Amino acid sequence: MELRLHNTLTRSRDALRPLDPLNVRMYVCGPTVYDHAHIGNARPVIVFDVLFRLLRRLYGAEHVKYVRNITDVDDKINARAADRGISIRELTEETYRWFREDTAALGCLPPTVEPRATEHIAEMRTLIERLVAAGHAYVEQEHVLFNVPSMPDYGQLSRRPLDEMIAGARVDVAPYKRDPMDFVLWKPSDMGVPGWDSPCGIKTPGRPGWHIECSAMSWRHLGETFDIHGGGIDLIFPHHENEIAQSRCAFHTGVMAQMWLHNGFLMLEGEKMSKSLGNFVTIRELLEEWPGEVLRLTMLSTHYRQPINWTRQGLGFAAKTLDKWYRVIGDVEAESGADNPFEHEIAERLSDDLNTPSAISHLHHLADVAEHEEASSALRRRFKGAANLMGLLTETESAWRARAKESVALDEATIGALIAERLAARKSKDFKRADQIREELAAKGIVLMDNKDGTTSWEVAR
RNA sequence: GGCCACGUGGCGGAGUGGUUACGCAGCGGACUGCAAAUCCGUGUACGCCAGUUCGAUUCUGGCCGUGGCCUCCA
Repeated sequence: MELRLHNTLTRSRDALRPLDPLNVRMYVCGPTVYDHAHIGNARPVIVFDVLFRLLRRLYGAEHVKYVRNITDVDDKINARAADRGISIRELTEETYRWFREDTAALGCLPPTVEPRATEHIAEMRTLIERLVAAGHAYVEQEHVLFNVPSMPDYGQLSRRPLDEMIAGARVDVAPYKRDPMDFVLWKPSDMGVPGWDSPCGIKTPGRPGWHIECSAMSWRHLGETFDIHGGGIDLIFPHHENEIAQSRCAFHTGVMAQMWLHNGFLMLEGEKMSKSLGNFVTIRELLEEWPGEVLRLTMLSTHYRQPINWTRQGLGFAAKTLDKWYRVIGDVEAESGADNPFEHEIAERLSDDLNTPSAISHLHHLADVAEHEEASSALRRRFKGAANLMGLLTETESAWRARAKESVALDEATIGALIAERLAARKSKDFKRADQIREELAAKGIVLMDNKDGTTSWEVAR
């Protein structure tokens, strides 16, 4: 099976040819830890988790290395810590903990490595000194800057020719820049701001610029070149462009990563998500109302490169779908592995540039197939295994139902008593009272189901 | 201003040079005391205008519309 992915570098759907199939390497830009992650942050986390799972299936779990960094040095962090009157370390630790909990709830596997920027300052200094030595960077007023014109083919990823960018530049050019396009690799730290020993003989302590951390961490954990680099579409310029400049010029390589993947933006109820307009929602807030799996299925219902419109309606669709699928699988164990033909069929759809909507469509079909096979649980086990490849249907129906029932306002005993009363009413043909109880519970989001064997069970309405 | 995406049926959302995507909702039916769930059946589509073609929703050009990047941002 060939994995084809849309490569931003070539603007075409390219087959993945790992540099080393025994060590397939992927780097994804992770969060800056200063606040709760919002649902837009969840998109790359979920999308690249699906890719990670697919790569593990194609190349073997032990042959895939997935690195997602934690940025714990940044001016936003400094400002937030000061606002809250806590230390930077407290803020980043707390935020990182939240992030881990959120991503786990979304059903994402932990990456192979989650490196922190502050633990890679030495690598950053090494890179910076190499760039200066090679004539790609210079020291000015205690800053170290990357000299963009020193790299003739700068701009390949974003396809912005240099002269156009200079013409379009409308930012005030800092006096220490030789060229308007030059960007900061290292800058001095004032008192009260975290600082480390500076490179290049600069006496004042300093801190890294925005882009150098990813070059440093990908180098340390994946090498000078690797297979896949991912992130949000907004990172193409300048972040990824500058990462490429740093890494390629430091190592004298033709590429940094072979494949560059970018997920599209997220809108909220048709509006641009904007903190200043107040329309943004954190993962944590959504998790109070919906199981993480509902968020995950909702996110995967739209192809990763398309803009996604995040709506309550979409969440409702996903919840309803999962209700159905869990009913189909019951409490069976998943069948996973190369021998499961259903899983293979899903893998094929995912191999076509992570076509998750098509894969989900096929899961609907597989659910129908599995449901009709009353005699054997084998197909249900295969269906579950296929869904598991996307990180879906990872628990049992019992666990899923129990989770949904947690959110109900009434306690089990009260519901049970009302069900018993209704059964008695039905027995004595008092259908008026029976319907009254049904409506009473329905008003509280509870749906009653009269089973064939004479019992009555209940579920949470969607 | 420069660069780049996208525009599919009531809604969500894939895909394709000629053949049913799929899901939800709707409608009809079966089942049910009534329901829920399930099952069977069923309608609606490719922004606009040209061009290429035997044939375009799918390719090309133009137009209109929406959104993104160019400054921190997934």
